Amino acid sequence: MPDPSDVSVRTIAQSEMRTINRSAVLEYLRLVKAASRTEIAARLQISQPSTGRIIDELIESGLVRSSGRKERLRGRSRDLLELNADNNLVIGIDLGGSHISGAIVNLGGEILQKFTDSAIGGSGEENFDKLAGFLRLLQTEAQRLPARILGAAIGVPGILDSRAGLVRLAPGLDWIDFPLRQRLERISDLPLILENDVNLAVLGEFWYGVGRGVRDLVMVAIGTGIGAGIILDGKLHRGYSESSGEVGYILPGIQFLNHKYPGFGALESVASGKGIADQALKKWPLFHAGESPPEMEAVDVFRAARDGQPWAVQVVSETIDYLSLALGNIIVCVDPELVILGGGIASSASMLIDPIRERLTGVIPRLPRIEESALKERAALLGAVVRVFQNFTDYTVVASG
Amino acid sequence: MPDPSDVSVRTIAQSEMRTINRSAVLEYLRLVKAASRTEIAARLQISQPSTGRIIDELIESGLVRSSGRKERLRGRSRDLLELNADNNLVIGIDLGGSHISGAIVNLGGEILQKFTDSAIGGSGEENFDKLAGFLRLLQTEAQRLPARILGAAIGVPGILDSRAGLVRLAPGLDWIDFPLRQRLERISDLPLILENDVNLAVLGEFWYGVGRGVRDLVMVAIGTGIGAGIILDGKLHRGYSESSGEVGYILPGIQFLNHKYPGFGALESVASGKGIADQALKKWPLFHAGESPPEMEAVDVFRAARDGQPWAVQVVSETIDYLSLALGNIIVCVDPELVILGGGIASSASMLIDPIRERLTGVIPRLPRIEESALKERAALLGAVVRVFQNFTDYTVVASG
DNA sequence: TATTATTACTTACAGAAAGTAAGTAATTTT
DNA sequence: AAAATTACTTACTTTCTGTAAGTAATAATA
Repeated sequence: MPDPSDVSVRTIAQSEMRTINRSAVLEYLRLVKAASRTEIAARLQISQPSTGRIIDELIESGLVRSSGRKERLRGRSRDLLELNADNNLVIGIDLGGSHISGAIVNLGGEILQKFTDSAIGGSGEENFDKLAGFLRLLQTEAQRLPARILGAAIGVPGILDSRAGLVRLAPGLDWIDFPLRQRLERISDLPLILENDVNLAVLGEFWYGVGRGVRDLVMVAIGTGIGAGIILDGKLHRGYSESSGEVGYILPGIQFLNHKYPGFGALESVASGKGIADQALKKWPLFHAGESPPEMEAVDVFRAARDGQPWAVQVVSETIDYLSLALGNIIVCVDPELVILGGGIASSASMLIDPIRERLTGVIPRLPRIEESALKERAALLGAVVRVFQNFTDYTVVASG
Repeated sequence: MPDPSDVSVRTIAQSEMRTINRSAVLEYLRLVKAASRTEIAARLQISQPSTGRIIDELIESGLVRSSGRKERLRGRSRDLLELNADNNLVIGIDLGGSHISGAIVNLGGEILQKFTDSAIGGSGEENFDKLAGFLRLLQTEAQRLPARILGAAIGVPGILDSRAGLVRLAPGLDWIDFPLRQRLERISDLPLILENDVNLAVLGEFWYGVGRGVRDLVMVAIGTGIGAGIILDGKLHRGYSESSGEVGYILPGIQFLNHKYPGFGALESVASGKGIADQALKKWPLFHAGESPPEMEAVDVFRAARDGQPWAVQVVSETIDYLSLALGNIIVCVDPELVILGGGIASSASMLIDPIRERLTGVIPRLPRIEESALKERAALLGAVVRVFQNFTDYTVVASG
């Protein structure tokens, strides 16, 4: 019998009604880009006076503006409203497997400034220092701009504990139980959000990329490792221990049960950027006896396969087998409307999608749309806007800058 | 750019506030079994007068009653309220792979009457006739009881289209695009709900079984086939095309990509009740040259393995490998707090759970609790109560019988 | 060009539900 | 029996949404 204090049942107070309806209006404006009060009232089934009051608040708070444009039919023309993109900035930082990038992005998803540094992978402290430098730089630059900063979101390739503000495990950054929030709060007074990097990426695609308007989608990011971000019913699904979508640990065969995978999963060992390179290094000598193999990264393997080199063709074919299996298993579990392929090898996604579709046809009951990331390496940076904005509108209801 | 009319954004009206809070009170009473007005108000953060008004409505509508019991501390004793189990009945029917069972269940999860018939699997029309007979019988019996009937829920082993009321695909029943709701409406005027059988089962465990108080759980039912029911954030996850949890189609190795699986998936071919028997029939002759194999069902294989017969030990070990792989892949995708093993082989679950835990330890990042179904073959029948009740309280806000 | 029709938005007030504060009711303690 | 304590209710306020009737802005028409 559960303890009563564990029960999480949501009630609702008068004031939350306004919050909910305000969120709905914001969501609607985001999706349709521009709409009049009358249209909003009709579509969202709230009365015109309520709509007007909500819009007044949103304009007052700086989140929405009248675009100046008018829509005219017969009578008085409609005053088109839109999100006030220019006035609301977010700082996004993406800690990748091998690089770090950060940007100042506005609410419209436009990147105003972007910085990148390729060297990541030293000690945990070095990586933190690099991150801290990025945050300081971006905040300084953003403060020069004539707009308010809503906050910053940082995408971390690993498993987080949001409540405690810890990075539980991020092997690529050499962080174990690293108190990231606490450390960053000493550097910046902005509202800070820590999020899994692929979760940020799927949020980016959800608002600004191929996921627009889709309510159930999965983004599979294949880079140094493999991870998935899952949005169900329009809401990011994090899982009980915030480790949903750790699909790098998918087991692509029962023979994989006999190994342990500390920090780098079974699927990752054969189908991630690193896995592909490893497989290629094993395969290459079979075709080039006696020679010493060249520098090998996943892109090189894909290029060689495109050129028709047999060793590479074989590796790519096997990679596609493993990815097909992984996508198939994800799909039969969660049944999304759309699967997005992204991450470092998104540039090769066009080589993958059709073969994957072909391998899965008839093998699983229903194949969803599978598409290439539209935002590529910008996905997580734009996802930062989504994450901060959702946080901002959820909590700071009317307050403004 | 999405069409505005596709946008599904929820707004909220004054009257819905009451609905939401009423649902919260019901949910709380369900979880704690009995509570006073004061306790409810304190726990759910609603004022005492509001709580009182809601309780008045719920008593008026017959869903809640004062239990008569009192809780006493120092001053006036608390009037303990509880769900009015005796006054609210639901008819549940579970269409299994080989049998049909139906029951009259009260809101407390007590089965008042139960009927079972083993023969299912003829033509689609024969199966429908059998179902129709069960529904008529149960309704007649239920109407004799001095309580109102909230509705009936039918668990179907297949993929549904709830909106259209169709059974899209249920191979075991010989139904393809079968207009089940329409056909049943001619027989009964009760509110009828069609639901996937494993979805019903997981709802049953969620309210009345080992899933009580858990908000993210997966139930894997292994019977003739293999299916999963998924509850995320306290809500049944159905997926975009209502085919989430079709884990019988999980691919347990890339070699499974080379076959088509119409109606019976790759995992099912090796690890379902039927799959286990098939594997055993292949393995048996290797140990008994010349002899003709006995009647073989999954339970026989498990029994033989428990007796230490080598052919059966091998088959069970392989089955456990495949199930470990399947559970591992489900877990890394959705990250549940709890995985429940159920279905026909739930009786052998105790033989499976520890070996599965062992095989997955260190292989995936975090192992959730894995437990045996508490309700066994009653899970879906009790899940019917949950499903009907949720429907009833969502729609029939104040109206009552 | 002035008038009318049409549509967009606003204002004034009504209704609904939650909340506050101060009651009454039922027990235990003194 | 009176006081203290706790549970529930009643009376009234606040905060939302909604309805109906305005005013505002534009196109169509005379």
